[in-house]
Amino acid sequence: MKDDRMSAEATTRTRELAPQYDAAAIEGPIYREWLARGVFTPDGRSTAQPFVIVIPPPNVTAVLHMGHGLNNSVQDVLIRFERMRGRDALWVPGTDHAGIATQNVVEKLLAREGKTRFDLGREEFIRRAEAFVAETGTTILEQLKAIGCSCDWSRTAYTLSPALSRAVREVFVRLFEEGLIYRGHRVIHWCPRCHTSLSDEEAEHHETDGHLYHIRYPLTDGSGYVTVATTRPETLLGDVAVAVNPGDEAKRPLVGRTVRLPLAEVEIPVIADEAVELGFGSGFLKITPAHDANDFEVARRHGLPMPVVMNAEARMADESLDGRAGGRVPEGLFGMDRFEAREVILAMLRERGLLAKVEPYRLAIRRCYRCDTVVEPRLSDQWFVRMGSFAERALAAYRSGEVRFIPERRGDEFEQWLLNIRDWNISRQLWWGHRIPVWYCDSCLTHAAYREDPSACGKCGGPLRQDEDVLDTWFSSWLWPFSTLGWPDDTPDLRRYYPTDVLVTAPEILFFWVARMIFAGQHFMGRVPFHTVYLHGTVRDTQHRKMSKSLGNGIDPLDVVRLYGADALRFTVISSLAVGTDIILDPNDLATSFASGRNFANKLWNIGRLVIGEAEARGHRGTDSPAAGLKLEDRWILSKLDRVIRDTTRHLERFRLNDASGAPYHFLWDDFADWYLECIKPRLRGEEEGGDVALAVAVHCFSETLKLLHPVMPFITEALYTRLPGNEGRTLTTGPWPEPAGREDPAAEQEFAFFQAVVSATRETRASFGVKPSQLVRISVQADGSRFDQLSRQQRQIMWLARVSELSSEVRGAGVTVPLPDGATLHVELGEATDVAKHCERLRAEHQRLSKQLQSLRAKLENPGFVSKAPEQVVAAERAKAVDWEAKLAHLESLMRGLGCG
RNA sequence: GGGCGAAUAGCUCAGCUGGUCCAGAGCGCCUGCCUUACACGCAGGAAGUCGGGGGUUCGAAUCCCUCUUCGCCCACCA
Repeated sequence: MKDDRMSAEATTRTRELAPQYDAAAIEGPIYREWLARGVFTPDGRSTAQPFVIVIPPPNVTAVLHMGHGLNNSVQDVLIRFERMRGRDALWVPGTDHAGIATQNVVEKLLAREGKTRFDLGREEFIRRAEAFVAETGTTILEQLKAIGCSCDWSRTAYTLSPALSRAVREVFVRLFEEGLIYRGHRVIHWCPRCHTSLSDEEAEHHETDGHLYHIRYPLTDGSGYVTVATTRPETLLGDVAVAVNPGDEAKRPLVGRTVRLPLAEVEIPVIADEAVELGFGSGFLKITPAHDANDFEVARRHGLPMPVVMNAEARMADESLDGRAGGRVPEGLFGMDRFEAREVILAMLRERGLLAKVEPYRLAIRRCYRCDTVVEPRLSDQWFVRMGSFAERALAAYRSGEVRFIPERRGDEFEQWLLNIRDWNISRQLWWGHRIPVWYCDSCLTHAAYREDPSACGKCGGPLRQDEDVLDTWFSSWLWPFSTLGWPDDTPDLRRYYPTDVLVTAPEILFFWVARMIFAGQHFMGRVPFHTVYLHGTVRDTQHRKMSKSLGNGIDPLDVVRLYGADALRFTVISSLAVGTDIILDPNDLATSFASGRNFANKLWNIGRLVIGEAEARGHRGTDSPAAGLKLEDRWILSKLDRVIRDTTRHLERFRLNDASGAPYHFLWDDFADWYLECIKPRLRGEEEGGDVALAVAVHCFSETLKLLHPVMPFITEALYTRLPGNEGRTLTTGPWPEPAGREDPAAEQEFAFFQAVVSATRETRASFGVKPSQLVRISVQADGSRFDQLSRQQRQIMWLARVSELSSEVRGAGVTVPLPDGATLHVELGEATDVAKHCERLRAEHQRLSKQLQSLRAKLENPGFVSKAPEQVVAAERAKAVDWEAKLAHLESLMRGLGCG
């Protein structure tokens, strides 16, 4: 219907461009075009400085969520910006085999068939997992394409690929040879559900309500008992001593005596050790070396045995590793789950009168980061990486500024972690992953790490067997910045693109991954892998809960893409991404959550319809700015354009992404669309000279702004840019990035501001007196001669923008007069029926506000402290302001007197 | 337990080195408008003692202290 009213020439084109932006129809073809042109793949011949980002590889089993959406949008903004600036931009994509996560998924699938991995056996299980990955492993990468990610897909990497596996193996062998990898016998975090040990980082702390149980251990000589306090009574069966602090005078006499361990009925000594905190609990600490890392250290100091009383499933068992302390677990408890056993044990103790007291207690337990099961500290043999030297070098790099964090405070967390680092448990009792390249010889009882699978023992020629375990997933991820570029070979990619530039990720994996990449980069490449770590916030729901599958409060980015387009999604998250803050979205109201992006995309589209339609109608081609024949509004918008180019560039360079998207947004909407395009309509219609110049300026500004927005909204900007006449077949992806062209024009901005004030004051007056838009009014402006002359050159614009039939310099009919800046006034003819009382009310309010402000300003200027201590410029500016306000106030007063307002 | 951050309009948040951004944006709300790019829009408007208290300063949302409330990271006191 609307189209019917359009002029003939505009109609031809705007019929093609629908009034509502249809992202779904636009995005797919554009992405395919980019791929076809190969714009994301560096050609290898560029002489430009490289700019490189490696993707935080999503798990192969992962499905895109808003966290990925945010993370990858940020990376894409940065890489597109630098690509447009002419850097040799490379974004390396890929996936992580995700040991535990993937194994869990495949095991779940097997469970549906009623099978366990043990039913299949190792080889068959791995075959199944590989088949699963082959089938679904590229899903998430395809999804990244839907949100516009400009990765170089020809370099897609995978942590378990042959190439990257070779890097992993090389690293293991080197560290092994350097003595930085060792076999350790100690208490580690064990996940009874995943059946594997975990690193410290993988066992997450969670505060929980629990109990502190006070249990009596009878003295062997029958002279009484000692009371220990524990949160985990089920581990009592593994106790080998009771310890007191050596400085505890009251309890010291007991040291050297023995107590009978309840239920297990073995005799254990009372010892003295510093590990016991004075004043905590009962002062007696039970020592359970196999199920508590502290107790392990105590036992080692005292040469005590270390019986294990829980098996891999955390069921009560007796697996004494040293064979000295068998038969501790009573028959009835054997095979029982640890938490069930806890209750049974408590009941037994109670029955025997050995449970002295139970009090509520808040404790931090650790849970498996993959399955949330409470981890069991458990004595075992694992492979560890010695972290000391790594941490030292990383700390030096951080302190020297070789690597920096955004936001800065994350650097403090990094430093703290480095200072308290402990060795890294890298072996996992899983099947899915890089198998540890260590072979044991049972003949000569030696073991060694091999780069190639060995056939016989290097020392004695005897048969070998390989270590059963696989490596921690992060043991491959930490090599990502160079393993993806071909290391350990000396490849052209590696020479050209290492080190990378920026790493963009969520703060959660700062230690898991970022810190360790720095370690590996320094150790194997001699340089930190990136100079900047940009840590963005977390996506949360309106209750500020992290979006997660289990809470069901997630948003599927593809839903958003389908509904509003990838650009709307990207703009929404980027524009609310202030440094260091989280993003809050409402999963139950996508329309509201993504309104700003959707609305802006639509606005862009419609600006495009206007500009493109006019350009076509006039046969205008090209995007250059005209040099001659500029009117005030042209000079003004070009001045603003220069500023927005400068600001956007600076914001992007400083990672202020919300500002980087906000600057062109406000320029385009508030300045360009609301003022400039409206201003030039009389010229475009031929009511005034200069239509072609105006259009050329409009096309130029629009085209430049599309470039500024391209990193954030790649699809719609590309779509509109290539539709500008003369741009067919071009692409924004490779730039050039706009540069300021010396067009800042303070005089034009000042003059235009006066013009805006006239228009606004007229509109305001009309609105407050209820004048219908269809009714034109006559206005007059009282200002000094040159000012009025300037203004009258904008006569057509004022008539159009403020619905005015005539602009003059003298008051001719009844109406109201309102103040303008710089002592000028505006008179709007409203006829005899003007509601004077209402107008007085407005003026009075204005008068009151202004006089209050002036009062405090005068006080300030009369303050000797201010005048003497404030910078001269500030004082002068305040003085000028006072003069201006006084004039305005006097003016208001005369207006009020004239109306008889009183 | 240690370290850190945040509290600004109904909601979600900007406000970079203390004074022309002592008050901003988006959404929501109120009043007019389908003005031949856009109702996912246009014009106009209401709305906040910048968490409480104290201090530094000529001057603080902006710096310091303290209290309150949230949040994050780290943690071998059972």
